[in-house]
Amino acid sequence: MARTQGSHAEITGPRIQAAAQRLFADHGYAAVSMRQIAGEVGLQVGALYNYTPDKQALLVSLLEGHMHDLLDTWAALPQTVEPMQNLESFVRFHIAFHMARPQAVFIAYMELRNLTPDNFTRIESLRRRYEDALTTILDRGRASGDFHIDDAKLTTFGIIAMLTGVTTWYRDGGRLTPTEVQDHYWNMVRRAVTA
Amino acid sequence: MARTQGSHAEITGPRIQAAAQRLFADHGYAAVSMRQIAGEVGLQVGALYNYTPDKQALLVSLLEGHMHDLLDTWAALPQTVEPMQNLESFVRFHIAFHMARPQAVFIAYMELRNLTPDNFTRIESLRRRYEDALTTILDRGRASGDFHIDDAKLTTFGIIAMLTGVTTWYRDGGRLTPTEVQDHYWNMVRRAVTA
DNA sequence: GCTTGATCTGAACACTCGTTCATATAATCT
DNA sequence: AGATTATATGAACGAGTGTTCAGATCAAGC
Repeated sequence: MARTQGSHAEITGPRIQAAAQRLFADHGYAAVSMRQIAGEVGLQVGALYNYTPDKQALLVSLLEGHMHDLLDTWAALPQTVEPMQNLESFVRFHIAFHMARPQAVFIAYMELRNLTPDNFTRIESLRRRYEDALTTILDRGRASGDFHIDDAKLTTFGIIAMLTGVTTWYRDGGRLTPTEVQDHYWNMVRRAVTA
Repeated sequence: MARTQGSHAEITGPRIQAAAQRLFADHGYAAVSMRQIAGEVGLQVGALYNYTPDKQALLVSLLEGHMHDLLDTWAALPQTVEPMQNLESFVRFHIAFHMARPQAVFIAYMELRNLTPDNFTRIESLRRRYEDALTTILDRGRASGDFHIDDAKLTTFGIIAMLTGVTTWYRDGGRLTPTEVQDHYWNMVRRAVTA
C-alpha cells in the first residue's frame, strides 16, 4: 500500500485553493497563470495537476464551494415563520457572511463569464436557489400583510444587490463595526418593504 | 498636406472602441486579445496601434469616457432644490442611464483592477464625484427634515448598489418596461429614506 | 502627375500560456 | 531491506500574447 500518513496532499491541496482564491480575487481568473499559483505555494507548475485536472476546475471548485457554503450556512440557521424576524435574520446573515469572505464573494460575482456553459448553469442554479429563499420570505410577508411590496422578484434583486454592495467598501477596522453596518442596512431594508 | 477628408480614421477609431467594449464586456479585459479586437473590425493587429498606444489605453479610454458621460449627463439635467424630487430624478436617471449601457457599466465595475495604479486613481475619483452628488442630495434632505437616514455615506452606497444591480437582470423586452422598473425602485428608495 | 502622408499589411520579436510526461524523491508497507 | 506509490521536478510542446516596424496602398494637395 502507499503511504496514507505523512503525505502532504492534505496540506498542499488546500494551499493551492487558497492561493488560487487570493490571486483570482486580486487579478482576475484570466490574468492569473498556473505558474503564479504554483509559485505562491512553492511548487513547480506540473505539481498542480496532481490536484486539479485543469485551471477551469480550480475556478469551478472555488465557486461551487462558496455557493454551497452560503446555502448550507443559511439552512443551518434557526428559521422563524414570523416574516419580519425572518427577513431581519436573512439581512444580517447575508451581510455577515459576505463581509467575512470578500475574496470568495468577489470571485463568485466576477468570474461567472469564465465558466464553460454547463459549469455556468450549475453555479447559476445554486445562486437562484439562494435568491428564492429571500423571495419566499418576501412572499410570505406580503401574504401575511407584514410587507408592502410591488414585486417580490424585483425586491429580491434590489435587496441582495444592496446588501452585497457592502463588500465594495467595507474594510475591517473601519469607521463602523460589522453590527453597526448590519443595523443600518436592516433599517433601510425594513423601511423599504413596509409602507 | 495629407488628406483630411476621405480618411477612414474617424470611422475606424470608433469602430475599434465599440469592438473593444463589446469584447471586454463579454469576456473580460484580460481574456481579450488585440488580434480579436482587430479581427472584429476587419483589420490586422498592427493597425490598432494607429489608434491606441497600447491595450491599457483602450480600457482607460472606455472607462473615462463612460464616467464623463455619466457625470455630464447628470449635470445637464435640470436640478431641483426640493430633496424628494431631487432624489427621485437621481434614481430615475441612474436606472435609465445604466439600463441603456449595460456593457459600459459592466466594464466600469469589473475591470478597475486591470488598471495601473494612477489610472485607477483617476477613474476612482470620477466615481467618487458621482457618489458625492447623491450624498449631497441625501444630506440636504436630512437637513430639511424630508429624509430620515442614519448615515448619508452608507445610504449612498446602499442606494447606488441597489440601482446598479438592475443591469444584472434587466433585458430589453422583458416582463417590465423601463418606466415600471424605475417606478418600483423609486418606491423602494423613497420608503428606505423616509420613516 | 508627382509628392505627401495617413492608413494598413504582414511578418517578426521575445515572452508567456496551459498542459503533458518521463524521471526523481521520499514516505509507507510488507 | 526492498517494493510500492503518492508526490514533485524540470523540461518540453504547440499555441497565443502585446508590441514593433519596414514596406505597401491610396486618397488628397500642389
